[in-house]
Amino acid sequence: MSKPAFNRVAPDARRLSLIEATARVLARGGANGASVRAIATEAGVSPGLVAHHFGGVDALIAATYAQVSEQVSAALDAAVAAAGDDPQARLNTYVAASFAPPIADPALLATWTAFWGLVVAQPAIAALHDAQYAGYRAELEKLLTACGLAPAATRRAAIAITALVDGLWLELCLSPAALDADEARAITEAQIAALVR
Amino acid sequence: MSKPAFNRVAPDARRLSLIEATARVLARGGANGASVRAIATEAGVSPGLVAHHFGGVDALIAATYAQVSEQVSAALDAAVAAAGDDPQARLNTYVAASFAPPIADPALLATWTAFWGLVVAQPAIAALHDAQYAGYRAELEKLLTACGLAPAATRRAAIAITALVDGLWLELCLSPAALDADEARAITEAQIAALVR
DNA sequence: TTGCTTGTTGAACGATCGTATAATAAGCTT
DNA sequence: AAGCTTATTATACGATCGTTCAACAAGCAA
Repeated sequence: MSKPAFNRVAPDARRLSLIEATARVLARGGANGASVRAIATEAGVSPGLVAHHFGGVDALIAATYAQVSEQVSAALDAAVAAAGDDPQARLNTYVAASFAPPIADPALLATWTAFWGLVVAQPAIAALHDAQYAGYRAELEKLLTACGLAPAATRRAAIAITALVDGLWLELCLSPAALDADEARAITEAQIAALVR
Repeated sequence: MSKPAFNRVAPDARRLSLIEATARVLARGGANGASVRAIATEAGVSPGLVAHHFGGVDALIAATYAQVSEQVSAALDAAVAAAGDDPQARLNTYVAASFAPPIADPALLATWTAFWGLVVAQPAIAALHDAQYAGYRAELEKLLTACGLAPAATRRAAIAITALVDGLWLELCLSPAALDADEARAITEAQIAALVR
């Protein structure tokens, strides 16, 4: 009988497992608690695997950032795809998705603030943020253009909407008692209506 | 001759010195680099002083949060006080001050993200945030009311402006290349004009 | 079955973490 | 000038940090 001493898994699958464990640990205890041992325990593996698959904990955290960013983008895209054809409805759906699960999640906030805290010291994390932000704004500009917004105004409108959504999302997660998703949605829809009228 | 082995300083002054050192260390290396020894070295004192004056590093960081929050509020209030009597000019000045020094400072962002990262794990920090946010919004509601905004609309307008300013400020500090203060100011002024028209 | 590749473990390393504590001395009171 | 309070230092402690590495074994190829 003698069950195996460990599970041998394909590198990609193991990397994903470690990334998901990192996200959970970050969400639970913030950046301070995200040690190699805590992550490894969460993933059910030995600490040495982090160095083996990622070279170091910094690279693992960066990879987690990239993966979480991708999931957020995917969730937003899926919401838009299910929104039908009306351009303004698509735009509203896009921003409203930021205030609903899985995006408006305290766990996601914890992950995100951990990343922001690393931007200061780690240029690689800063570069990831810039790329993610640019992609988000590009998607928003496409939706705005589809609404008939003048090309000269799209950039500024996209920045304004992004900032408003980020600010509301942040407050929604930081102190849920002061703001709920319905109100956040109503505020952004009023703003959008004023911009693309 | 024999110069003194150390400077004996009044407790309040020493506490302030340690708080300021903490802010500098947080700004320089983020929350990860803000160790007791790093702070003590920055302040030019022995590590033991942190425990003596604050009981622990967590309390020191919380005190730094409180002090930085107070400085931000003071800077905003000073800007408004110098803005004259026109209600809408006062409102515009209030939000515009968020995009100029000393508030739109990468160092301040680093300090702030460090605090956000601690909100997850430390309820005391979360309570500080709630209080600071409530105070900020209350001030904004006063300025909005002075502009003649209907009482029923002030709450929502204050939330919208706060979120917009926070989002712009965040992006302004995180990736200055993608946004400058003038554009942030123009965006908020357009938003305010639409709200209090 | 045998051999090989390599994912995985667990221990060990030095560095650094936060905190506690005894000894010291600075500055005020008397 | 003597004494007292206490701010301050320097050191030490145990815990935990990220990383390294030799040994092991799981799963595939032959």
